[in-house]
Amino acid sequence: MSATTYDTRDRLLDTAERLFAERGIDATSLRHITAEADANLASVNYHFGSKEELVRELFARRIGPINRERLDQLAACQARGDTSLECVLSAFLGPALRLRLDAAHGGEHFTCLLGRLYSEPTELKMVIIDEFKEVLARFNTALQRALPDLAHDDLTWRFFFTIGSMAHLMSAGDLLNTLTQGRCDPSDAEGTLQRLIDFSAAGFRAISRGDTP
Amino acid sequence: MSATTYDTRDRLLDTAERLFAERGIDATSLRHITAEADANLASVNYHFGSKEELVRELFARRIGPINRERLDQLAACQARGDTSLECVLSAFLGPALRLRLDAAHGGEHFTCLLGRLYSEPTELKMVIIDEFKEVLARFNTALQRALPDLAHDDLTWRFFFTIGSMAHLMSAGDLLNTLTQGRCDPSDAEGTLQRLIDFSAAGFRAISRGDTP
DNA sequence: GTTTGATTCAAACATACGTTTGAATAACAG
DNA sequence: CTGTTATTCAAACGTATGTTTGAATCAAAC
Repeated sequence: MSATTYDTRDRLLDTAERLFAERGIDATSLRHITAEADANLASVNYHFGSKEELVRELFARRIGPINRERLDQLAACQARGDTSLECVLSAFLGPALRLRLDAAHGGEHFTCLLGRLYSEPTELKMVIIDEFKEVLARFNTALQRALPDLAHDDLTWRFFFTIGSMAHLMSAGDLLNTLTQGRCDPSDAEGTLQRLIDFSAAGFRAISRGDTP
Repeated sequence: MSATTYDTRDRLLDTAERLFAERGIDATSLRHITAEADANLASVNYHFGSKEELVRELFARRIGPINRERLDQLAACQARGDTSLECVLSAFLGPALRLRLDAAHGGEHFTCLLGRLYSEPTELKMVIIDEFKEVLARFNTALQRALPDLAHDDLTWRFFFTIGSMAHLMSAGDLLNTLTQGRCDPSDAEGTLQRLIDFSAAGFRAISRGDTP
């Protein structure tokens, strides 16, 4: 494929990513995307086959690297003998939260899309979740190793709560920034990560009243 | 207005609520709604004026009561002299999480819609957030009273994280149920509430490393 | 029973959408 | 330069959408 090919293709992906984040996938038409990307209407169908496959490709090109980075960081924790809860959480949460900073690669917009995905009733979600399952399983055992006394169900619930906080941060982080008039700024990825780790690590270590009332 | 009027109107609201939750608002057409509600296509425009106003009405009829219940429960805590963090959190989270149980009133579907709202880029969100601001402010001061030593910013962040867990539970709770093969079931509202309170209360009480590294 | 107002209904309207087509153009290989 | 392939382009296609319309139906008041 020639250089121009990649240009249009990537321009379409980047523009779509931004518009999808700003207005939602359904609410963004191919005409709108191609107009902003300075491309012809038919180019989406030429390069991707259909709008749905554009969306699929858009997620695929980002999600793979994130999950790979998560597993890499988890492996790095284990390699240096650090099995602490904080290290595991950082490996899981960090790659997603740092996405926002990756403005050079357009990650700021994708952050919002990915955070929203969890709550959307699309089929695509299930495809991505499938890819996500292995990561979840690996982190589940790592968490269990960090918290050997925590009941299995408690661990699952609390991991779910943590993912919720993370997703909310990704999809609605700008809202927090607005509501607090900039006092709380999720763009500071490392600070945000530290805060979320503090919060959820304490949550993981909580004494459970749910089981033994 | 006659009884029949209310019948069609409510049938439209209930059906729309269910379909919106299942497939998303944009992806649900008026023809689909009216067909399932055994109503004429034009009935939505007759009773509500437009699809957008149907959506608005749909949220309005549920959100008011939830926020009122939150404030009532908070007042009840204070009336009986209980200013504990757990009581405040229960007052905030309970009314939303119990919605799922309210199947008689169709709350099960609305739960999903409301949870999704936080991450959607619609204008409607801002309207609802405005209504939500007063509730947030009241709970902010109640939380601050329960945790007098916690820095203001920490409190804001952690409240945000808690809301994220709650929203995730509402919009993706079914997914948790599926992934764990029923081991973790958010339909048990009181158990879920207790778990979320345990988790986030511990998170609120965490020692903050973010500020003093 | 007639009249009045509210509600339902089938049909049509205009618009926007994703997709397809076939010609025009660009890029490259021999 | 010639032939081939990849890409762009304007135009059209079929379909689905939200909305409007005007007649038909119904319920209740007089």
